[in-house]
Amino acid sequence: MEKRFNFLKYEEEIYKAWEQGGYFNPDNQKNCRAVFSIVMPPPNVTGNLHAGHGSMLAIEDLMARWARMRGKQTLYLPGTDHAAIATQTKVEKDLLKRTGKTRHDFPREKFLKLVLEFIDKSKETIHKQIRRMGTSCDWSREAYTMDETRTKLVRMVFKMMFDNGLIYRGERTVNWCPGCASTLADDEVEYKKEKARLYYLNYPLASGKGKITVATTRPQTMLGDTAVAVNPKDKRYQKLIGKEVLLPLTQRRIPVIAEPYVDSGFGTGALKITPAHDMNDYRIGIKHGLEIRNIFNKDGSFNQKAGKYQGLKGGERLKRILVDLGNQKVLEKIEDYEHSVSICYRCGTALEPITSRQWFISVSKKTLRGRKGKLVSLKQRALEAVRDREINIIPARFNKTYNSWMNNLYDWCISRQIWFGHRIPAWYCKKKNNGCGRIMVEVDKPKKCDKCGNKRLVRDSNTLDTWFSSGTWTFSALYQKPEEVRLGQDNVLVKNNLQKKYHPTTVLETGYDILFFWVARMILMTTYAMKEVPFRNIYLHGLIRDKLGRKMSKSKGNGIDPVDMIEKYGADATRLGLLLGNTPGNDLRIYEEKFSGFSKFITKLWNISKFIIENAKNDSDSPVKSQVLTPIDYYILGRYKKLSREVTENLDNFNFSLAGEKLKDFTWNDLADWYIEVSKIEPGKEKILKMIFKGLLKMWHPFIPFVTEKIWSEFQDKNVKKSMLMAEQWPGDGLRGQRIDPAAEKQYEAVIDLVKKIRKVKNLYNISTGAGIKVNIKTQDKKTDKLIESQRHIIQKLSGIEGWTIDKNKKTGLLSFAFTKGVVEMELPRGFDLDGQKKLLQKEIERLKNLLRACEAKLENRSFIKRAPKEIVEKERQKLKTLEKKLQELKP
RNA sequence: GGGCGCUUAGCUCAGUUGGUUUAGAGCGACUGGUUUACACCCAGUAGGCCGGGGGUUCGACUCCCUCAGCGCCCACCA
Repeated sequence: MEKRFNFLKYEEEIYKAWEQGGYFNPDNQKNCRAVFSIVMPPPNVTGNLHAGHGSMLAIEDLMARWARMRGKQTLYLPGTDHAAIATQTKVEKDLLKRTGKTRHDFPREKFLKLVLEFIDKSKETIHKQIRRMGTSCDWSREAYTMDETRTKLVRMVFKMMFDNGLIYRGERTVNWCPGCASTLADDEVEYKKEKARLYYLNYPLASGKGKITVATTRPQTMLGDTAVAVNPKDKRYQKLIGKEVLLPLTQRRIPVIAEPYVDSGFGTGALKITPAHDMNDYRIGIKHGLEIRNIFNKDGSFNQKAGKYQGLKGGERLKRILVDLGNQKVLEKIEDYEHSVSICYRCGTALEPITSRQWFISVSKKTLRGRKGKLVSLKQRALEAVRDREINIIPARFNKTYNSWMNNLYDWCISRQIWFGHRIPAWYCKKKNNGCGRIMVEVDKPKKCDKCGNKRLVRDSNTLDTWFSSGTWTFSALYQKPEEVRLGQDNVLVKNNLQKKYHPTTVLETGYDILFFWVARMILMTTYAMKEVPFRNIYLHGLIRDKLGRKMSKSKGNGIDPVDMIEKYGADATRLGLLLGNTPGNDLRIYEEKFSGFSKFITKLWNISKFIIENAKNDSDSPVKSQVLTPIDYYILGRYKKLSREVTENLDNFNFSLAGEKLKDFTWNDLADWYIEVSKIEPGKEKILKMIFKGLLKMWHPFIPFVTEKIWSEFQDKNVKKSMLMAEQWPGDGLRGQRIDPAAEKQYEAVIDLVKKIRKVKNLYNISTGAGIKVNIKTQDKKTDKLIESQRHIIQKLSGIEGWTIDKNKKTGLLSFAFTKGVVEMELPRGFDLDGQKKLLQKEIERLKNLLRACEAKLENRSFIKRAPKEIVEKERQKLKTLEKKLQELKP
């Protein structure tokens, strides 16, 4: 075997062997009793895998490999997302950089072709990166959110919802991003604190006497005002409610209305209402039946409703209006003010709420059968799913987050004005060509209007929010070809064989940051279209941060590229760096030292295997026989049994990190540092070593598939046909029904402790191994004497002493110290520092005394004796005895 | 304003339902070591009133309350 695991040489080769061997395809798994399925959250086709993807893939692949080894037929389905806005923005940016042109310099179809070219290239990169992580997904079933099958499905679901009245078209005030030139959903809006000015404007009463002063940060919107609102409880304004004011600059009459939403304590307590250009004003406007007066064009400039200001935009417009307002003595005062501005979560541009005609999904219209048979809305059904634990969220605290978001959900605006994406499958019968204006929603383009027969049909130019299609992902990804996408009875999509077996999926693994964007949407869409939940479990991972806890970002340059780490330290070390210390729902800090640290462990594992293979070459895999077992064999077998139980339990409970920690601890400490060291002294351990190590390889495999697979192949008999580790069964405790006395394991701990204590003292006084030191040991019972005597060679060798006596009455030296089952007295080496020893002894005595005192206090406490369980009290009594004995013996 | 999380060794974190913990690991620091896998190693040392206070309990790092600091999400007062 090579000196170290040469991951650069083998990783690709091993991955190919898995893939070509068909191990990723569940159809090749025979005789399975259970099923496990996970659909990969599709990375955007836009670019490179980042550390977040890396951790996602590591966790998912761990689950998939583990499930397979436990005999579950496992589907891990990969895919990519067309990511409408993100992709289009990226292509537009590149285009501008390369040619100086914008998308509007091209016909729509030509531009889309450029997007597709970009995607083809980008997809390849992502495929490669996913493979390099060792991801064991079934490539034969890869899906893409915008391929033919998914396109048909998206249209089908759209039509279902439209026919049900869940999708409707409406004139609404929505968030408009001038940067993306598109609408955004409410939760795609972010807020940023910004310094601004608060302008106080006087609106004269129409009656001619008096005025109302309103405060605003955007005086330019005043031309769209259709009311002034005051709080009905505000005494200052009560008598003005129902009267009218004259809107300055235009002299339009607008009413003064009563609205409890208005905060009397803010500004002047009077709020100008601009329903067309403010989300809250819009709600108030609808409530009071106010005119929605849109004064902006799509590019942000004023339209004809702004009268003489038409066409103006930006700072110049603001200046003109302020000057005019000033001249008419409308502008009362200006204050500095800090408030939050709504910005686009993708491009950061300040949003302009505008009113326009958009498509929406109603989340509160009742069209679905709930769990109790009643008609419920999408929102109610989605709440039910989590409340009734059809879906289990890990960690559980996100239940609360999910509920509060779902409870506050408004109708979802799904139309976008960008070009790239699923185009809305709605056709209009063109009025200008003698049509009737009917809207038809169909999967395929209708030949003619189904009402008037007109053949001039025009398709809606809008595209769908990217979350609409990804909201169908768990089931849409399972369709294999367009023909399978069919509407069945009762408004449910017909399941294909794959879905019958694997849907709902076992677990959805994703970041908590897209709980709303994506996870919640999937629940809405799936409970509607499939009438079942999309998944049984949601495992939410945290965000990946840098060493200082900052988010990783390109602009900060603090990102760690997982592929870089793979190239430097190997995919296995990279996976460990992303898996260990990573707990559900909590952010993970990563930095290069972490990965280099784990690469050391990979080397350690490699070396252990080298040792075992060299020593156990000719040993068969026959079962371990109890009659030849020595005390340390019992010890290691007991520990191994416990380990296999704990690892399985922890993996079952999604505690991946803890399972890995335990494995690492056992591998390095119990196995390498103790058992292997002892095996060099006490021969005949080949069978056990091999048995345990093979089990360990299996348990390690889901964490670090490459190196374990390689080592596994080294164990294979060259003459026998090779089997792959990834297809092995998950190991049991390796004992084949044989009993291991737990007391034996416990007892052996005394031996380990004795060795450790002797080493410690020797180290402390700089006593070298060759010094020929002898000790006398005084123990508390004959059993221990016997055990220690039987381990003579091992103890001597490991602790580096020449020999010992076991004699209760012997008084040899001043250098005495305790171990768990007794006291050791060490011969004095020449030139020994007596004072130092006394101090050490004193320290030990103090420590034991403190423990003793605490122990005594506990036992003197009557309620403790009365109320604590018997075993605990008994344990405490034993502890006291041991401590007393030890103290006695230590006293000079 | 509403909600959630974090605070344990110099740093990064474990500690799963309160008692096998006499609080652990890795990194870093320090001491010593080439003993037929491994110097990407081995043996060992130092370092912590488990953020402060109160409570429940026989018993609290663990449960409850409260305060403080940090972070996140949602709402957004114009």
